[in-house]
Amino acid sequence: MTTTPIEGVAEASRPALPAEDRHLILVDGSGYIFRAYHALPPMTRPDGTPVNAVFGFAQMLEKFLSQHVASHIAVVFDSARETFRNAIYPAYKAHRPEPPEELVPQFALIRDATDAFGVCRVELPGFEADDLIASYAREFEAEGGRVTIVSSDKDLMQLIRDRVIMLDPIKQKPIRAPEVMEKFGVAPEKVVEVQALAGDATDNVPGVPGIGIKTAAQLITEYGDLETLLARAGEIKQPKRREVLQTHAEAARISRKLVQLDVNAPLPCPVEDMRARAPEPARLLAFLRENNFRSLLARLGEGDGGAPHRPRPVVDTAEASPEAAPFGPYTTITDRATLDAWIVEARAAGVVALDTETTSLDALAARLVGICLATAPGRAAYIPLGHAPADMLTEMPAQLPQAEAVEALRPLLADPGVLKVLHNAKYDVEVLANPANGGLTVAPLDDTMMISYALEAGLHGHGMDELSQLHLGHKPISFDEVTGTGRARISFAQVPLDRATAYAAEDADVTLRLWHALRPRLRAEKALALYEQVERRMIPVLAAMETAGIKVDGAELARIGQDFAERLVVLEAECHRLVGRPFNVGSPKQLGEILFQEMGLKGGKKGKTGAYSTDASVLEELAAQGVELARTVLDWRQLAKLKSTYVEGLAAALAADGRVHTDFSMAITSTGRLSSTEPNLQNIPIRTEEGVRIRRAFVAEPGHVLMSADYSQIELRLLAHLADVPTLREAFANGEDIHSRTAAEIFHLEPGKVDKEARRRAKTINFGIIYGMSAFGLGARLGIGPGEARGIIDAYFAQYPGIRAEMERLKDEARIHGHVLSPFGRRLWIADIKSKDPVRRGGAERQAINAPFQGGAAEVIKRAMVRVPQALRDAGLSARMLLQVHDELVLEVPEAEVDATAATLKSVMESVAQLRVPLLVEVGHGRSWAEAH
DNA sequence: CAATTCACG
DNA sequence: GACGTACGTGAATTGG
Repeated sequence: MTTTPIEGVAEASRPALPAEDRHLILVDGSGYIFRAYHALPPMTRPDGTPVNAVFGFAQMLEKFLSQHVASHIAVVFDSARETFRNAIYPAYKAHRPEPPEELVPQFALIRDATDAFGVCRVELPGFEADDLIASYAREFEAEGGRVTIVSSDKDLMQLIRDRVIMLDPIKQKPIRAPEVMEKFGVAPEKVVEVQALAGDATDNVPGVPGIGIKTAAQLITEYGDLETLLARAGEIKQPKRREVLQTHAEAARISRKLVQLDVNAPLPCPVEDMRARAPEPARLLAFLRENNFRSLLARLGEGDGGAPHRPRPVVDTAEASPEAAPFGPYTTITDRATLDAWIVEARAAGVVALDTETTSLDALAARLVGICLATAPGRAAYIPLGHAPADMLTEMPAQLPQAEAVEALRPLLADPGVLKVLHNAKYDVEVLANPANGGLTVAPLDDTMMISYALEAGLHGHGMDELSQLHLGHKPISFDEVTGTGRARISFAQVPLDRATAYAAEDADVTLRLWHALRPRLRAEKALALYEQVERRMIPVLAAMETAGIKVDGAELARIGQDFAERLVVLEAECHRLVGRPFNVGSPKQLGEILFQEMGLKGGKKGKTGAYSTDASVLEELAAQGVELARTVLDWRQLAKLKSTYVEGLAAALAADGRVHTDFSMAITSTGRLSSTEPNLQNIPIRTEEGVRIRRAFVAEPGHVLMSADYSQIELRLLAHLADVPTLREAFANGEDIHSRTAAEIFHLEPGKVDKEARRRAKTINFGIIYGMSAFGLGARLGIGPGEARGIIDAYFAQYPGIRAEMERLKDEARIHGHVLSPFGRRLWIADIKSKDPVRRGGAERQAINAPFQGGAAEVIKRAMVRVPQALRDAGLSARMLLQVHDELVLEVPEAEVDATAATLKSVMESVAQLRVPLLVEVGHGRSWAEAH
């Protein structure tokens, strides 16, 4: 980009753009209209006017404008049925039906919509939209600009050239010469020759009978064009083909005239009237209100104020050929004037990729070292802010004072009209929000990591390097390359500015390119609502939770550790005494050899490595047989695990504020769940008395309590909902014990006669179902043979045929599509479902069965999480959400607000989804997390 | 660095 | 008839 439009300068007086920055987008309006009309159910305004096509058109136009930037844009419409083509060939498009009655009154409103969005509208009686598009495209191209035609009409493919491309509005896929070659078998310049021969039934273009695209392409490739072919038709060897060409030569010539677009149509409005401009807000809002388009009103600024955004279409130097822009060289910004120029440029672009460089991967500990901006593919700059000399011999690198740069950037990062694009935005949001780093707010934002995750969870990872290689075919410079590894690793602050710029600016550049590649797919692949309403809104919610952290009583932890250490010494000595010599109790290898070789116990090998398995199920079995060593090792292992992972791990993770701050990973799991690391606060013990002691060390601040709200049986409720099982629905509706109900039904017991064992078996099978278990697996869990387990499973499916059908349906869905859908429409990709290896395939089938339940539950709690903070604020409550553990939320609540907070939580959490069964949330509270349950 | 084990939902 | 054998995570430890 060589010229930067200047903020505040009136449109008409803007300086002319250099030719290479001129980019015209021509939208085929008729295509949009018919698609909108047929895609949407009937809608009417309060006055009865049908508006479904108007709404669809406005929605598509808004979406398109928010995703694409160009210097010029126009929507082109057809304005008459009769054109010059009917004079040549009266049957042309003659059998096209009249537009539906409900659509006719909508044409005028659609024109209004175009005007309201501030987009130039082009139409001319007697000319089809295609001819106007052709004429404008040629004109603009001749002046040196680039053109993108938004249409899926194959008749327009003849226009494609180096600087003229098409964009499929549904798939958001660029169509260039290779795609034309694929469709017509010839280059764009020869498309009309092929169409002349092959004809087109939908438009009544006759062509030559018996010749289709394949044959036509072959003939044109050989003879060059239609006239040459007709002149030399006598040379054709196949008698039938020769004859048909000679007989229908005139039909072919007429066909060519029909398909050839007119590039000399009059241009009803000057190209400069097509300059992209922001809509007049008053006019746009008036239009949307008049037609009662509430969802668009909400999105465009009258709604929740969440992240409504519409970048101003201006200039994108590389849109027509994004892969052409090189990755660097990039700019290093070390003076105020350059920084200001980039900020103006980012404002003008309306979309800017952003990346921070810091001293640490731990967002809350990280200090800012630099910030990068990318305003267009290939155009990015690095602002060093916290670099230090690498050693005493190096000079301090020249850089802007951090405070000054931060203040210059603050308005841009908060500008509601500039979309900030980040990769893993939660990290940067936390770093920038840290008062030590300037306390910056970033909004509105998009996150390419979460866009990728919303589209392709389970298919691959979502790190920037991996996505760059996958979607851009480019391997970015790695962090390790820049900082070194191991002991030689240096802080990013010590990296010389040229190397830092090459690395950091590239990341911002890659982020922006990924956004261009992925963002349009959200809508096309029906993941937009998931992303905008759930995943994106989770970013600030989780950032706040991580920043809050949870208080842990370090002194109590130390006491537990002391106790465990003493008991471990005793247990270890006991193990050694039982064996008769010292050994490493923590070594499964040594233990296996002692148990199965020295002591000669039966237990066999397991696993590929040939090692003996000594896991808890094996040791429990031995302990039940009276092997004292097995019991002692089990006790030792439990304490050793708790001591090292939790007592010591948590103590090491305690921050200066006396709290532990986890890092929630948003894009790791294949099902849509979160995960938690450094430390993992989603697997804090609870199942044993020793574990509960650990959980007691998680406490509230004085004057507060910890509150836990968890979804009861959420996955089984989803099962009852998805498989639509009448009796299970009834049981949930009545608040019955679901496992007892299942036991009564599959074992044919009177409701009052369900004993503990029957209930236990029913509970095991209920969970097993959700995991796609086998008879073998159930038998192992229940301690019965596979035969007996088979019988129970058969009884289960006999009682609930809908569940068996649902399991089969899920496997089929995975096999056919490679993914299954969660109850809320998330695509969950299942790798290996087509594997030849029956073991892998079996595993994939179980994933396909489990994923919708686990994923559905994850979706339910995420929906609650994005609503809870606002609901608390609305209720005047000051509780903070601290943790999420898959079906549980943990909050820190002022003692005086306990009852009101519990009520608000329960109400929000139970109402986020309307299933065929009610959702039930159980809320508890206490001084510690243990007591909150 | 892979394998094993075990903490949670 | 054999194949293995319940879904999803993260951390610590051993031992090559």
